[in-house]
Amino acid sequence: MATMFTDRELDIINVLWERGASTVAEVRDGLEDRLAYTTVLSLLRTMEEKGQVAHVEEGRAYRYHALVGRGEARVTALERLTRTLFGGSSERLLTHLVSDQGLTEAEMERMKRMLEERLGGER
Amino acid sequence: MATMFTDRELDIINVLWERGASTVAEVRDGLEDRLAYTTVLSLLRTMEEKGQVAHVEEGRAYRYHALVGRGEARVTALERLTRTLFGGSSERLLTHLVSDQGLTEAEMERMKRMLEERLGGER
DNA sequence: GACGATCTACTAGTATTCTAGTATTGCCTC
DNA sequence: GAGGCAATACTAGAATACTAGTAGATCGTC
Repeated sequence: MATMFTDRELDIINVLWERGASTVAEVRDGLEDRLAYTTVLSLLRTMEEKGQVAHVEEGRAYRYHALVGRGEARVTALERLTRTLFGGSSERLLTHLVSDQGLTEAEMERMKRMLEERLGGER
Repeated sequence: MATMFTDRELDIINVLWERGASTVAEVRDGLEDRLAYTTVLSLLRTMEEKGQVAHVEEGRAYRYHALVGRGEARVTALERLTRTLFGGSSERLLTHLVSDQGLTEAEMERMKRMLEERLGGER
């Protein structure tokens, strides 16, 4: 169970997370890039093979839904990124995020408060 | 200029970042997985085509060095992750990191201080 | 019941990734 | 200078990603 997505797969699963269970046509509508109907269908089928999505029949159409949760995917991707580019250090990743990613002051303020809460709560 | 790496390319560029400019044999030694010499050479050659690395002749061997910096790659990867899985919100990524990624209290403490410094410094 | 629209199934082709083998070149040593 | 070692150049093949076309089924409408 890898929970790893290719670029296109990410596009698609994002639509499913965003809009909930969707037919092929609905997924297609939700995508930014203009792909052929059959292309989207093919993608969903291979994703189903991988166990990332599943479908339920609905009339003559299929309604696809995500089997992998957004949170799960986030954790996997973050772990991977941390391991491959930040030497396994979440802290280093965080430092980068704060210093190089142009957070606003308000965002940093909120984050600081979040950390304070978390630190306070575990005492 | 994509600065995007495949899994194996990441393995290799990490060796170059870690050990500095290296010959094929040295890169091979630095890799965890046991790949054939020619495999590593092939990878370096395609990476050179992509402009990710370059080489300098050294006797009869080539010494390869990274053309893409670690910091640059980190920024690219972080931006990408933020965009694709966190709806473009660095803050949300950060929240995830703090709440789900098992940071120690000491790490959170350091982060909080970092934020405080940054907030203080910009006033 | 014929027509058109819509849906899935199957097939297919290009590009990329990943791996490694064979061929060739060049250097060192005896 | 012959032999061997070490390096690169070239070739190759399987797997996957990405895209989309054609075929066939089904449903609603006139």
